[in-house]
Amino acid sequence: METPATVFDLNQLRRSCSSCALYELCLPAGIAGDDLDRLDATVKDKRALDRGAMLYREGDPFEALYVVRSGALKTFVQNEAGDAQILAFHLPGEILGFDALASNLHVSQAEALERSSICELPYAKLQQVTSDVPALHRQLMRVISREVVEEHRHLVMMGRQQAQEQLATFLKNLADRYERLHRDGTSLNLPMSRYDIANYLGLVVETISRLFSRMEEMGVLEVNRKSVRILRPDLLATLCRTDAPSRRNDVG
Amino acid sequence: METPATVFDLNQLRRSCSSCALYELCLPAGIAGDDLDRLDATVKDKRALDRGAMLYREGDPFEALYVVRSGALKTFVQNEAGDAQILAFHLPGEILGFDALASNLHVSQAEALERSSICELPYAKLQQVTSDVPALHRQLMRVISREVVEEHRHLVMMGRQQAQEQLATFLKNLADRYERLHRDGTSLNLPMSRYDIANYLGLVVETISRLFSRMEEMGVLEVNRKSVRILRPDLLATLCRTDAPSRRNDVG
DNA sequence: GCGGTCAGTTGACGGAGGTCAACTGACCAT
DNA sequence: ATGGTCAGTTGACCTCCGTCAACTGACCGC
Repeated sequence: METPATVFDLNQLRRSCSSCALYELCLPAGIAGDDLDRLDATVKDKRALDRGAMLYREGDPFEALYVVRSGALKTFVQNEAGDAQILAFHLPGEILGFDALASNLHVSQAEALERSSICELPYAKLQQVTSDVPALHRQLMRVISREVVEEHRHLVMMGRQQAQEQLATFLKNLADRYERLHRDGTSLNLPMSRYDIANYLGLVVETISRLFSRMEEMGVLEVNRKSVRILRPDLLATLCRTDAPSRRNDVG
Repeated sequence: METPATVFDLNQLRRSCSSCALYELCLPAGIAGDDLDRLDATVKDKRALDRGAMLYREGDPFEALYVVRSGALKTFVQNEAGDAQILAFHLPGEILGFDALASNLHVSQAEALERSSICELPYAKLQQVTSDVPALHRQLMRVISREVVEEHRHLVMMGRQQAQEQLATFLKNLADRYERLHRDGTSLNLPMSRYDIANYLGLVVETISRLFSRMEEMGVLEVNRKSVRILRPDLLATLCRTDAPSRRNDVG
């Protein structure tokens, strides 16, 4: 195969939802035929974001929703002192920007953790399509609802789990999401720093560091900087479980 | 005014969004005229829920969204051990049930904290109206987005704040929401137990108890069982602020 | 190579908040 | 009234995890 053809194919890939590798994971899931073409037409490509680059900032006007095509991002809120709380990490196929629907302003910020490419869905155009395509409307609601459910998971982790359970749950969740992307879920290459993980879980970086060491001693993980190999997925799964019924509170 | 007329008026009130006291806070905000009538027609009344009664359970099929008309509810998720994490408390005008949009099953549970009455919005009927009324569609998205933003607040509270800051923030938030309902925001009558508050904040009941006592000693509150009077709103506001830059992590 | 910087690790120590236990006082059924 | 139950309070103790500090090793520009 000659080089020009390959380049052309790549460009095609970059513009067509139907041929995108993330097809079933992304917004178009469940959309077909003409409707998919119409959705396709609303998608604007966004040039790649370098590590550290911001996709949107707090206070930015709401213009679009964004889909991660490759790479990874974090979203976070910041208080006036500059103190941040990371809300989520976003992998390929995941959609960002729903925070701005309420007030037409972004109330959180999104930053690339590594070089990433993004599909942009201008909301005005998206609305035109959704009003004609009820299936897309439902799908969009479903995606926001997934975000709500995902935040429930985050809340449970923070509110009910001990530090080690939190980190185990975090790693397992990441592994599951990588597997959905047809990547190896046992050999992770973490796009985020230890600081980011600590912040996300409401802990400090030293605690994360100690926990990685401890889980390595236990034979659960093999850790080398950003690379984490899960040697014992079964053990990792048990570490996620809160065995001490501490902070117990079955519903009264 | 004779009794029969009064009763009739009350029944009218119970069925008309446009004359409901929660009008501007509820889903219909920003909807007018014919469109409001059409929305109105989809609203089914739900008989009152007694304290402790469940509005929906985990695994229930998704049938409707619900608006609190009076009273208060809590929503929570439960793990297999029966351990619960409270996700939110819901006051009049607030909408519940979005968790089920993703999978058509409820993944959380909703329970009345006191005798409450509920408006039910059957989702099938609601969808018909939203597909004809784009403004309602946008409004619905906005309401879900508010839920996402509200969960961000909860995450920041849990992840970045100390116990006393958390409780202060919790009380201030409750006071603000009561004021939006045109109720006195300085004299709260907590619908939830100390256990519920502790669970919501990821703490234990003893800590909540001690904090109430401490804030009473400081002259910020006057506490008597479920009744909390805010004596010094200014001090309460300062207690919400994280002054020790602990767990610090400005964005890297 | 060499020094600077910064992410990450490890140890020693302390404190915020969890645990356990005892007590008080509403509230309720008999 | 009386006893039982359960929400809430308070104290004594302990532990998990945060704090502080020192160190290691990538990585990078010179």
